[in-house]
Amino acid sequence: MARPASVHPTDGELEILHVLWDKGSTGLSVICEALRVERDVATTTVATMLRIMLDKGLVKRQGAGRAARWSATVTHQSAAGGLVGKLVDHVFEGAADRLAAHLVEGGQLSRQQLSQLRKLIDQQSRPVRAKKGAQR
Amino acid sequence: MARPASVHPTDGELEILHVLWDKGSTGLSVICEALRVERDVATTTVATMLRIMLDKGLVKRQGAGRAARWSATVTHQSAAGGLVGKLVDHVFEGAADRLAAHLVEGGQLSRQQLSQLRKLIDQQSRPVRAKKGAQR
DNA sequence: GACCTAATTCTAACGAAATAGAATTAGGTC
DNA sequence: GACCTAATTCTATTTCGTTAGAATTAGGTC
Repeated sequence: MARPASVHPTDGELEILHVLWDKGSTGLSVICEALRVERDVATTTVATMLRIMLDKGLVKRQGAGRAARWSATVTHQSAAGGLVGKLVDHVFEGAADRLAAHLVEGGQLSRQQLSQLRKLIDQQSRPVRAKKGAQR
Repeated sequence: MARPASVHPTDGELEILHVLWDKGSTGLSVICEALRVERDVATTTVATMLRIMLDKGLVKRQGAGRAARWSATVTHQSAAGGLVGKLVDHVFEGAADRLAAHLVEGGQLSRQQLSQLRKLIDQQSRPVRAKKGAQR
């Protein structure tokens, strides 16, 4: 009857994942320090979130106690993919091209970024000619 | 201590907004019918959500009782803008171009959609030459 | 090995979000 | 004007997400 647990990382979980993506395998205190650059948060709060994320399979722990090191089990790529997909489904009715159009038309992108994006599209549009050094 | 209310529409609220964007000003029963194409939901549930959305300023009501007509006060454009902005901030550290790159590189877009997007970029890249009929 | 302290677990509070039954209100109809 | 029923309000329940104090565990140090 209530809301089902999201399969995607929450906003708070994303904050922690960003730290882990940035720093790799690291200890609780380092994670706390990194988070405290942005806002105040108690160590037990972070520990609780890590435990929940462990249950969800978002992070893993190596070692125990003081020597424990936490790391992300999901890549930024995959987490982003899931969240972008959810946005596309819920806001753009599943049409990813409408999100792309929204971005380009929204005027959020600089002229440089737009030309960079065009290059990317050109690369993507010709998947037949392999890029130098690229495989497949 | 608890989670603050989101300024953005929730997933459930988005479902209702989509109906209102689609149908314009309409009654509760029509909204319920539209939602029930996707999933089962009680009329009172929808009514409760509409009341909350009224408090949040997401919808407005014209008339009362049986003759009441509900409509969205936010456009798809603005709601999408807010939610995309949130995603960009939380997932791509504020860099909208990284989301755009993610979309193009992710392979979600067909060749046709990519070429369409390139056209859009070309239009956006030259704001100096006014399009026929466009102002400013 | 006693002690300090970082890390962890246990417990709990609280608002948001989602859901809907019961009770009430109000617009049409005959 | 009595009646039907759609719409609304009131009330309640459940789980999620966020936060953190208290208690416990475990790694180093002297």
